[in-house]
Formats: sequence, C-alpha cells, structure tokens
Amino acid sequence: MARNSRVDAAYGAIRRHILDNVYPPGHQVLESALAEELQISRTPVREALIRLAQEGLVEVIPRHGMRVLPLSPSDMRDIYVVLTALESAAAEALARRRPSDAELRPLVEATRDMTRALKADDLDAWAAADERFHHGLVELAGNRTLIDAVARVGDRVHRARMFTLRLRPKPVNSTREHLAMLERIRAGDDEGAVKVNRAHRDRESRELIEIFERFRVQQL
Amino acid sequence: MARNSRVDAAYGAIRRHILDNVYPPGHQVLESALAEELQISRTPVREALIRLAQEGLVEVIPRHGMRVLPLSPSDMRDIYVVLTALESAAAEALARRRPSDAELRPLVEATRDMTRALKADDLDAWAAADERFHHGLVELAGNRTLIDAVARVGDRVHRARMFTLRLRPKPVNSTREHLAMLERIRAGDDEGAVKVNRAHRDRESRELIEIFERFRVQQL
DNA sequence: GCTGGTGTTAATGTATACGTTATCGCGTTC
DNA sequence: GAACGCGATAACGTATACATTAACACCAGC
Repeated sequence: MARNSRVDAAYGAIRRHILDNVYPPGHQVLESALAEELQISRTPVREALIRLAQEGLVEVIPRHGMRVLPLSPSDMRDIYVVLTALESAAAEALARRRPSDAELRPLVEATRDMTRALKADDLDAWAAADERFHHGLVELAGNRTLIDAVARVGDRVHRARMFTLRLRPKPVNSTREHLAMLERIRAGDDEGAVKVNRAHRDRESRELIEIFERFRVQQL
Repeated sequence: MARNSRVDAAYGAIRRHILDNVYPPGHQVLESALAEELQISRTPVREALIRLAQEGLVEVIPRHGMRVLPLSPSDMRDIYVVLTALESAAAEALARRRPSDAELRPLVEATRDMTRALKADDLDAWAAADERFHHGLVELAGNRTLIDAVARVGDRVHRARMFTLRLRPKPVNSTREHLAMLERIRAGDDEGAVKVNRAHRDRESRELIEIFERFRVQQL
C-alpha cells in the first residue's frame, strides 16, 4: 500500500489508525505530532492530510492540526444515500453487461465465506467477506469513475459498520440477499438487480442508523 | 474562491485554466513552471495539484509535472453514469422532502434564464443557467456527502459540455424536461422525479457521447 | 471575582535547501 | 545505422527554515 513514498506511508498509517479506532472520532492531532510519530517531516504529513480530508475522514483545522470527523446518525443517512445510489448503478451496469460465471466467482466465494464466518461466529471475518462482495461488485462494473466515487465514501461506511458490528443482530439476511442479487445479475435483469441492492442497503442503513441513535454513538 | 491562501489561489487558477481550455487535454506543465507562473513556491502548487488529481482533472507524473487528463467517449460514459446516479438520488430525496415554493425558486429562475438565453442565442448563458439548475437541485437535497460527490465529477462534466456546446443541436428540450422535473418534485412524486431526471441525463449523455465519437475529440 | 487587554508561545503556511534518481543526449560498439 | 551504455542535468520528494498570526495565559483594572 505504501508505494515506498513517505506521503503514502503517512496516508496509510493515519487512515489505518482512524479505521481501527486508534484515533477515535473527535480525536485531534497536530501536524508536528503526526510527523514525529511517523519519523518524517511535516511536508509529507500535510500532503497525506489533504487526501484524508477530501475523503471526509478528517478535517484540517488551521491551528489545531487534524480532527477525526465524527459520524452522526444524520451523516450515516447521507452516506448511505450516496453509497446506495452508486452501488445500484454498479449493479445495473453489471447486470446489463452479462458477466461470465468466472467473473462472478469472487462474489460467489465472498458470499460463501460470509456464511462460513457466520457459522463460526467470526464477525470480523464476516465483515471482511461482506466488504469483499460489495467491493467486487463495483469493480466488476468496470467504471473507473464509479469505483473512485465509491472508494471515497467507502472508508466512512467501513467505520460505521465497525462501530455497529457487535451491536446489531446477527446479519443472517445478507447472504440470501447477496445470492438474490447474483441471480438477478446472471439473468441480466438490471432492474431486478437494482431493486435487490437498494433493498439490501436500505435495510442495512435503517439498522445501522437505529443503532447509532439508540446507543448515541459519540457525536462529539 | 481563493480564501487568500496560496494553495487555494493555485488551485483556482489551474482549475480555471483547465476548464477554460487554456490548458487543453494532454497539456503538461512542470511544478516549477506553475510555481513561476503563479509567482509562488512549489509547496502550495503541489498541494493544489493533489486536490486537482483527486478530482480527476489532472494526473501527476513523477518527472513530468502534471498532465491535464483527456476525456474519451468512454470516460464520458462512465462519468455520466455516476452523475446520473447521484443526481437522481438528489431528485428523489428532494421530492420526498416536499420543498416549499420559495426553496424551488432558484430552480424556476434558472430554467427561465435558460429559455431567455436560448431565445437570445447565447449558448454560454444557457450553459451557465443549466448548471445553476442542476447544482441547485443537488444543493436543495441537503445531503452534504452527495453535494461533495457531485462536485467531484462536476468539473469533468463541465469540460465535456463546454467542448460540445457549439457542436450539438440547440438544447430545446432541456427547458421542458426541467419543468417536468420541478412539477414532479412539487407533487412529492419521488419516483417520477427520478424517472424524468434519468431520462434527461441519459438523453444528454447519448448526445454528448455521439458528438465526442463523431468529432473524435482530442483523446491524446 | 470577573473582564478586558496585552504579550508570549507555538502551529501553521510558505519558501527554500538538498539529496536522489529518472531522463535525455552523446558517444561507442556491433 | 541502430542499439546500448554512461554521464550530466534537472525534476521531484522531502527536510528544514522562517514569518505570520491565532490562541492562551497572565495581569491589571473595575
């Protein structure tokens, strides 16, 4: 990931800290502190922060370094609207394109891994496999702009899902919905694929937002 | 726009040069050349370039400075898929929210200005009013993430439209389609609003791509 | 005790310095 | 004549230096 450039290293390290909740929402760190921690100068740190800020993970406040942005229920709602719109476009494009079984294989495998992880009660593995499915779906649509757009909201979705992973009921429906989506895609039924995907994401969105509100996840 | 910071100034200046086609697709400039032109050091130039690169306007090539990205017909297709998905989500959210007439006023006025500009044969004014309409539509949806996501593809759409502005038939249908969309939104008919918007953008997309292919717009 | 002003501090924004390394020209060889 | 190698050049990536200015604490006055 770190293409042996200090900027990429800084970007990757800070991003991981945020995603792993080492830097929780609201956390503030000065540019100089980051630089010292990473043993590099402020220049690459600043350049990494610009990217992170554009992805909505942090905010750069003039005299206070960066601040990890909190996720409010309302942010969640907004993010899921965008994610659903983009992913549905991907499902539509993919169904229209009639991909081969070989192409769809990674999605099938990801879904199978989800089932396995669920049986083994390994929620982290389940989440990883689920992300593989959704990521693969977008990749297969073959639209670079779309992939980039999803990537830009992807990290924030990831954060939200991680927060709620152990607070929500066991995700037993996802597997079935994924299989239904694959079936619609295989059939070349773009409208059907979109419908299934929207239902899938809308349900998930409602669940997560409800949990966010119930547990009043730190909004700071 | 230039919040009196040199980074913002550089960002704005370079971006304008690209959008105004002063830097045409494929154009390459070294960081040092940009810095000299703008009478600033390379540091703020680099930070501006990171933003421009993330928006897909330029590409930073290690020893060759930045390169203005060309727009191929296939890029166009991809961009319009994303734009249509996002804007349709905005239209849907807006219709659901049942905005007041006062809120919709800017959209009505933009549409009126389009008609006027068309009568006066002022294509630039028409394009500006059209962009005001679409921008206003997304703004009114009130979803910050959505606004940002649209903004990120917006500049590339702008470039494509400018290239084709004088090559395409007079955009006489747009006004009617905008009015139809406003009507659906006023009626709170989210599905209808989405349908009209999709049709609107899909038609436009087909027109632009056809022109791109016909005139073999510089792909470099 | 509280409020307002002032001085110090320190974090940033930008410039500049510097080492690394890709690129390009030139000469040599096959 | 073409291809390869080598060295000079220069562009970049990063570090460092520096001026600016906001934040904070402290003190005086009310």
